[in-house]
Amino acid sequence: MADLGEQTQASFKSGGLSRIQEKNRSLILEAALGEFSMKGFSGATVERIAADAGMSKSNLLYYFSSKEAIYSATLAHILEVWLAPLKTLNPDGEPAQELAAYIRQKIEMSARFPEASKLFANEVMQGAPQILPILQTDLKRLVAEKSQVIEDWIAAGKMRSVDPVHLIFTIWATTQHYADFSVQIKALTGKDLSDAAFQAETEAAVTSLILNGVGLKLPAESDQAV
Amino acid sequence: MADLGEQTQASFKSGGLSRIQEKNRSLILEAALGEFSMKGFSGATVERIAADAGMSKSNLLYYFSSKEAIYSATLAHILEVWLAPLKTLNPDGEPAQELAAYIRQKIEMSARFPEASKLFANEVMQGAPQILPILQTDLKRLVAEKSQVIEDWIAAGKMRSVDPVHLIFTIWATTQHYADFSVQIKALTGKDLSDAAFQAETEAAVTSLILNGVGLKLPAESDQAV
DNA sequence: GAGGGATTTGACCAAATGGTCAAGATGCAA
DNA sequence: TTGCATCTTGACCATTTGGTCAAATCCCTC
Repeated sequence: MADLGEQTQASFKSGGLSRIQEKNRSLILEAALGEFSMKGFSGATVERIAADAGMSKSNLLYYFSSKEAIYSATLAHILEVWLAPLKTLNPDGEPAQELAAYIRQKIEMSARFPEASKLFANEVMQGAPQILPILQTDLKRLVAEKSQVIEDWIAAGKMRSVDPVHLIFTIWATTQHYADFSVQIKALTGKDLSDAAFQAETEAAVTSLILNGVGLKLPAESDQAV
Repeated sequence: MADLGEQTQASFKSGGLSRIQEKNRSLILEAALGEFSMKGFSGATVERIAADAGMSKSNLLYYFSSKEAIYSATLAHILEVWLAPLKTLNPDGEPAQELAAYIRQKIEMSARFPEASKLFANEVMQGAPQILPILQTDLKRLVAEKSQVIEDWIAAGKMRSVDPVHLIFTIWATTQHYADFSVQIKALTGKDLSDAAFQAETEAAVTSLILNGVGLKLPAESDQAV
């Protein structure tokens, strides 16, 4: 029993979402990202998120039981995407290539998803009330793993001896800075990462600075096309 | 008329503040910095700021006419301190010395005034509603001036050719990261800048990375004592 | 096209919060 | 001590806002 007909039209027992649910949850999360990243958790209002998503506040609360639930879902939604690039650091690759690729990806993320960067920054600055457990477990494990990769490169004489954790922090800081402080950057330079030329210039500057910083030569342009 | 007796005991016409005013405004600004940096503008409440300052909400509003007025005053109060280190970059000094000193000062600021860093970051991330004009004028002028200093060093063959503005951004990003993301850093390393040893380690790592990044040798330890 | 669950919404509520105000307490000059 | 300006506060108000609920509408299955 309870094997057919139980998912009559929409709400499946486990994870399955109706067409309408799929669409609305997606609209909500998108609107929520915009609001939360712009105003912070407290500054955002459920009403405005609902309006941005094109529905009533009541209806939004039909999909997410509370403001905090929307916030958590938004955060969870971006988190894996946000931390993904680090996972691609390949122990078997050449340090210069790998680090350059990582920096490129992080700047690409800052350019394409600046709201995600701001939301993440906001969350951490407020003490990471939602994601602290993830930072302490998953992210810590990932950083430890990739630090070891860098240590191995150093031990193999492939790059200068630097503290891998501080190197990772430096890459995070510099790349995310261009998203989080985009207003300041625009005030000072007249441009930001939404300008393709500025993005390229930024990538070149940051990559050059960091690779030289760890005693590596920049990989030739053509290498990337191979 | 209106020339004597008008500043009977406390409120002087221009800037002069009574002993009580001096103390209370200072208490308020300190409490406000803590609240605003922790919760952001919207998340902070006047009531809690007042409580932290040891007075009633009504009394706080006797000193500052609105929540926004407190916020503006707090921001103005930290801004000059926050941007001061860059002004010390000396055109006549040696690049390695000067940049190392600048990085050291910025990390020292992050260690001593993490709330100020977070408040500033928060303000800028929300679009710099209060300080955008300052960024566009004063800060822009300062950055242009110091960029020229760096350009001159490059032209004199004293350091590798790098984009001065991106170099400044990189220094800001890395140093402030340790204050703004202290919770994440603590989650990953178990320490943060409040630990003197970690501060020293951070300063060494960042300085080494950036100076190498721009083709400079680290200044010898002893040089700083001269 | 009828039945019933899924979806949507407006009306409403309670709590939080920024700000006002009048009255009282305090401190300083004479 | 007295008079007056400064300082302090509790009571109060209006608005915002997160969340509830019952009623109405929509959409799918049979």
